[in-house]
Amino acid sequence: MYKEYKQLNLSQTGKEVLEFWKQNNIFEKSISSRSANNPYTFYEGPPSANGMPGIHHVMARSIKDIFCRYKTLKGYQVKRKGGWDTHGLPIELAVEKALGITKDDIGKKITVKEYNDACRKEVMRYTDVWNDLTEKMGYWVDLNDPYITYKNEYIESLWWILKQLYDKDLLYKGYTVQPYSPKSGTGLSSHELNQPGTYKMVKDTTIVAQFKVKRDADSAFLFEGVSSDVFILAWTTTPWTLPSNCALAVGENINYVKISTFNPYTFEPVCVVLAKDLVKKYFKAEGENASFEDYKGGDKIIPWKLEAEFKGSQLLGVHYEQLMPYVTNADLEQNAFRVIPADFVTTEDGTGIVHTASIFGADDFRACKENNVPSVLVKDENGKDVPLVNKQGRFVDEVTDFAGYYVKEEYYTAEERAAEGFKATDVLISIKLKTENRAFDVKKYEHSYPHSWRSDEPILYYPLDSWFIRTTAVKDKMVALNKTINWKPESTGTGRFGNWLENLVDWNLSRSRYWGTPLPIWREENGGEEKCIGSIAELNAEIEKSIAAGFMPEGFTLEDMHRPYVDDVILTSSTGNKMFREPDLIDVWFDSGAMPYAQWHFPFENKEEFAKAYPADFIAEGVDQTRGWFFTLHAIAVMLSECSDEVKAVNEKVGNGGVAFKNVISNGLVLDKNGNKMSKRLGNGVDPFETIEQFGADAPRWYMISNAAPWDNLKFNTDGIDEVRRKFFGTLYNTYSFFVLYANIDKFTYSEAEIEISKRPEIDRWIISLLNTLSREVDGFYADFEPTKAARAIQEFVDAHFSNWFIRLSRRRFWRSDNSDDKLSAYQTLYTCLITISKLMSPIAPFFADRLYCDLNAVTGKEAFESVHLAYFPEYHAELVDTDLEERMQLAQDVSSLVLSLRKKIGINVRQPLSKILLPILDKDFKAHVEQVKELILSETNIKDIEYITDTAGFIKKKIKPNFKALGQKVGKDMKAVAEVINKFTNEDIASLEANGSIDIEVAGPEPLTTHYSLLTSDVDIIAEDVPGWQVANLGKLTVALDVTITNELKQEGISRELINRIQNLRKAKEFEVTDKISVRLSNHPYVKEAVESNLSYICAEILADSLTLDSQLNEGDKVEIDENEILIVISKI
RNA sequence: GGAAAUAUAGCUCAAUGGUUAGAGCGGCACCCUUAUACGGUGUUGGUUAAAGGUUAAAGUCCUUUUAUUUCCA
Repeated sequence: MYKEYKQLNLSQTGKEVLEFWKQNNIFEKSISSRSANNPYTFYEGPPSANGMPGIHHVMARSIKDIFCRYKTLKGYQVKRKGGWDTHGLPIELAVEKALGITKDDIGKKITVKEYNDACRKEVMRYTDVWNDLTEKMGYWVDLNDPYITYKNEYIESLWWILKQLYDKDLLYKGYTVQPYSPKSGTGLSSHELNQPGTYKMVKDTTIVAQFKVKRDADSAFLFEGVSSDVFILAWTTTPWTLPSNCALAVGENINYVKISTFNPYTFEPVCVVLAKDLVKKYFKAEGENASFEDYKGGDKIIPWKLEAEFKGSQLLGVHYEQLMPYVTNADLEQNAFRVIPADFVTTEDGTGIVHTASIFGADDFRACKENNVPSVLVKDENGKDVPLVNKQGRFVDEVTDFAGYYVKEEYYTAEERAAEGFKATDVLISIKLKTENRAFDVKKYEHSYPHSWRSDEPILYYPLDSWFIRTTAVKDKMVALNKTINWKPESTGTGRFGNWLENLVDWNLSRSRYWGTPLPIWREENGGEEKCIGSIAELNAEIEKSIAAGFMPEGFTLEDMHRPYVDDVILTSSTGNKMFREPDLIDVWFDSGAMPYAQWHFPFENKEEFAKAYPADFIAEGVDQTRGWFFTLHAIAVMLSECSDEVKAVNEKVGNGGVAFKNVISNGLVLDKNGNKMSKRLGNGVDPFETIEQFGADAPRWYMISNAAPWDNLKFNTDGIDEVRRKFFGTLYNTYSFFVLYANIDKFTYSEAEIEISKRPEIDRWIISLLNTLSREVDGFYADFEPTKAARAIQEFVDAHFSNWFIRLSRRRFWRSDNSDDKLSAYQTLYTCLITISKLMSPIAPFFADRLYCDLNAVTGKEAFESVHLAYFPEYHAELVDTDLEERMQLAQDVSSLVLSLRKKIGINVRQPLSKILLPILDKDFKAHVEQVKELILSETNIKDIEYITDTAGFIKKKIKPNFKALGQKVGKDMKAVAEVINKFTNEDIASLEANGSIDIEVAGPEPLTTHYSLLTSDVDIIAEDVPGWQVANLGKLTVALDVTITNELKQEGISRELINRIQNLRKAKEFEVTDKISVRLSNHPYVKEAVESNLSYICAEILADSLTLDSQLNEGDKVEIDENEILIVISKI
């Protein structure tokens, strides 16, 4: 017996199937049953288990799961090693929050060891929740032996990679201006800067400052004709960088002007220089050439006069007085405080002259370096040159007026900011400059500015020592190899990723933190000698030397490669000096990008496993990983393909040009139903556990995959899941229930010999043909990483063809009590469809598909697999696909649909039989096609016969239309004229064309020419538009005419059908079994009398009645109504 | 400031440059059903974001603009 269910419960099904998988190790078997020599490699992008998973994780992991399951069906062995990303700032911040400390407290209130121990615990905090989700959503990944990035083995592999890079001079130390978060005490990588919410609109105090020009040979031209001081105007959104100003940058080709006017704050006469394009921004038109004598301080209109105009190149070399002279020296006086050229200067905003503080801007830094402008620096307690702003973001003591002040208002506590008289440092600087006649304009300005993505405060651009990977050295190869990667969607690969590679800069690897992979580089204190360590063995050997030199205690062993332990290691240089580890950690993105190697502890172990699993055939993550994981995987792979012999050898062996992955899906975001981002703050997130508990995992998976392509953003709406449940799973479940209902009655176990497909009825061959077409399509879609198209194709098949045509029209075949070949054929066909669908859908809906497969297979034992996930993808049998048949069936569906629409139009319902329909013959195959599906049409529409007519007598009114596609190529520019001629065709013209197969027409060409064309029947569409006197409907070229005459005989049959319907409804209402025989008595009402008498045996057969009697005395039973006549019916089981 | 994606019915999505832009959901009406929570037939609903251009022909190709989103600076 096939299992029967009361109702569809996907949640329950999911739980049971999950238990079944667990009990029987189905996942393990799905790997072990496939040959290791036929691997398909998938890399799991490691999640960080320090936060709760969201519904978007279900989306991302469904995509991964689908293709792994698909490839398993296709016979590949798909190992999927799980992994955990365990390092990084989010974990540090979570720990700091939990312990109530800040970065400053590390090493003071709490030791580095205690801190790191806390991180180690924190990082796996939600592991159980994650594992739970992984299971419940049906994501198959190996959780028993995951790679964990904090393990010594993992770190050792990272060290090995770094050493490979170091040895090829791809790892170097440099000094750059970087985004820096004073609160976190660390630089931020560009990956971190692109976290969502980093850039925010802020209102900053901005100053247009006046830089006083020094009068000398270079600047003499500026003083011609003016008696006041001359100032260069420069705009800044970061007034706190003004004390560090060291140059002014201009565009060499920009036009500048000199203007005489008054300072709006001090009212002193001044002469200012700015870009010509920006004059109108600072000077009112009314003030131009207004009287200088009449000006009084405070007047709304300030007079101004254009004095001279010149190119930016003329300003080069002009010196000016230091604006805020807190710190200076001979070098600065000599080489700084002058005008330099820069290509980034524009006249879009500001003054067209850029205030340049070399150490607080990346562009500034570069421009100053190119022009040999020294920076404004002070010595710290160790005599080291440091900026005027310290690492906490406060001014140093040398900036006397503002010593100890935070440069950004946001760095103060809320209480401090709320205090009476509190003013932001930028404002204080403005006030000072205003009183000194050094400020020309002070305004609030709203712009987007990067913020530290967790501490939520504005970052500073700040000079830091850093270690870099020279990714620019392999840029060309990275670009070239990227073109060999199959990106879904393509635009992410060529656009977002491709552009990023084109503009590649060196990878800043350093992080000043505590919980992460330490940089394996030791240096002499004077920076002389340097050593990069590539393995634990190598380090131990060095430690031995160091112990011998007396730098380290006897018996020292390094248990844990993290800080602080690794910092205890002091090595010896060749000259016998101490070497200390560079204190930086490396970017966590390096951890994840190195997972192809480090997950196997390559090259120290598992060389074979690595060679078999490199590169990945497939990876998938969110589009936000484009510059994250996708980039680091690619960068490391390309670099190792250049500089590691070990990796080179593997690449050669497996024929890899140097990529880490061959196919990649970058999926979009999951938004809430209104298209807003899901966030904790808005509380619009969807809990994946609740969703799965309610719907099971299949429906959400199917919904997410079928609704939008993975790379489009998904508007997640629970109503959509419910729709999928009802429409797709509900329908499929019902097809199964239908099958089971009759298969159990008839004891169908597929034990009979297979009926040859060619011997099965039309409708069976049709659905088998469609099924094969579907298998091939779905196979192609999965292979192309188009899961959405696969899901939609399956859904369309199940809903439109399988359930609502094949089964609907086949129902009667199952009701018959004899065991004919036709019935057997129906069973076999239905079964084949169900089992094939279960396989096709199994990658997307793994639970329900397996239940369906197992329930069917448990009875028939047709296949030897205990789960659909151990089975193989349905094979495509080209010989079973009959496109002719598919077209015929389409014809049957179309004709039926037209007849039903005509019935609707004239108000004759389907239970009323009609005598015939009339089909105008379109072409010679048409009649033969229809004849083959005639019975289907007749029974579906309740019509007695089909007649065909050919238009011999001009009886049918025809319509002709140009076939634009065919004609377009033939007549090109004359299309319009030709179409006009065709539309004017008379019935005779059409008849002539049909008779002869062609007709000559002429259209007016360029005067006085005319052009002749010979029209073929293939150049036009001719349809029979109307059959006068009949009810007619059209669909495309198809036309149907309906005979609406109801003879008495038809009327009686119609009444019989109504009666049958009422009795069937009663059977159902009384919950009779479909096999129960009944006897029936009903009122001897004149309306039904004749119908019953003349169709008695037909009626009895339909309702499984042994007897049907008309009883004039009947006064009991159920009251039913037929055409407004009330009739009593008594039915009883025999 | 730069790059990319998207924009089609109230909602979710289709539409190899080809006639009158289609489905599903939702709403309304009627109907069918011895599998159905399904379905059928109608009906409701569109200036294909806007403006230009290319073409005999544009939702589709090009340009510009706008909006949303993402990424980078």
